[in-house]
Amino acid sequence: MPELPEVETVRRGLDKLVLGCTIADVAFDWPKGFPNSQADVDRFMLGATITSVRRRAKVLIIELDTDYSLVIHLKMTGQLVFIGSKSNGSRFGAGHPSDSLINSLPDKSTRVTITFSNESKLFFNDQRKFGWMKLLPTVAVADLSFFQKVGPEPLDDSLTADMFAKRFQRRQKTSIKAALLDQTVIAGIGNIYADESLWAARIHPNTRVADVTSDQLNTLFDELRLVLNTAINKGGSTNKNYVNAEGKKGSYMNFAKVFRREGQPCTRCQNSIDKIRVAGRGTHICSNCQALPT
DNA sequence: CACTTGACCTGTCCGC
DNA sequence: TGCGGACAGGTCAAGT
Repeated sequence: MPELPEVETVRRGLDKLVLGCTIADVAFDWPKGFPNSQADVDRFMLGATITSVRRRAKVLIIELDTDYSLVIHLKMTGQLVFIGSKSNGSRFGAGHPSDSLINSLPDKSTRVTITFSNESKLFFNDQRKFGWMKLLPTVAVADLSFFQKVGPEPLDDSLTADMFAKRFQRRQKTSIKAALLDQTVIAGIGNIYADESLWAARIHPNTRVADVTSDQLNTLFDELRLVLNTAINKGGSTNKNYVNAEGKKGSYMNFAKVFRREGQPCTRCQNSIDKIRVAGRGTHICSNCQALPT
C-alpha cells in the first residue's frame, strides 16, 4: 500500500485518535510480523500511554510512556484502523459510522488488536503479511538498519534541489525510476508517486540516471513535492486495500495522471497511456510526453 | 560498492 | 465453473 502520503495520512489520523490513550489489552498471534514475546507486551505495552505518533519514510513510530515504541511498516497491504466504542457497548467509526469496516473487524486479515482502557480498539490488518510491527526501546529505534540507511524526507523544508540531485550521484547506471524507488536515495517514494512525478517532469522512467539533465532533476524535485503534497491533501491513494486510521479510502487516484490509467488519454497530449515494466515494476507512462533520450 | 532478480504472502483477475 | 499463471502499494537477501 502505502507510500509516504498514505503513511502520513494514517499518522495524522492516529495522532488525533490514539494520542493519550492507555493500552489495556493486546491480542496477537503473528510471530513473523510481530516477534515480541508475551512478557515484552505485558511489561512495556500493558498500562502504557501513547505519547507521540511519528513517521519516518514509510515507517510509523508510536511512542509509549514506558520508553518503548511500536515501530510499524505497512508494506503492501497493511492497515491501522481505529474503532471507538461507546459506553453502552455499541461501536462507532471515528468519522463514518456507516462504514462497513466498523462491524466487520476483526477479520481474517487482522494480525494484532490493541484495546484501550476506554474500550476503543486499534486493528493492525495485513492481508499479505509483508508488514511488521516491533516493540523496541525508544532509544534503539534509530539503530534499526533501515533508519541507518534511509535517505532524506522529500518534503523536509531543509532539503534543496541541489541536495536532492546529489543523492542520485551514486546511482548513475540504473534507471531514474529504480533510483526514485531506492529508499536510501530519497525516502518514502513508491510505485504510484514515482510514476506520477516522472510524468509531471516529462522524464521516461527508463532513462539512465546519467542521462537525466540537471534541469530535469530540478523539475523532478519540484514536481515530486507537488505530487506528494497533493496526495496528502487528498488523503492518499487507494489502489486496492489502503484505508486511513478511520477506515476511509484516499481519493488521489481520481487525480492521478498515469497510474492505472493505461489505455486512457494523457491529459496533456491525448496520447494513450501505456503500461510497461521498469525496475521490475508495472510502470505507467505517456510515451509522447516522456521520450527516452536518443 | 552498484545493480538485478527472486522471495516473502494472500487474493484476484484473465485466458484457456 | 475450474485451474494455472501473472500480477499487486515494499523491502531484503543473494546473486553477478
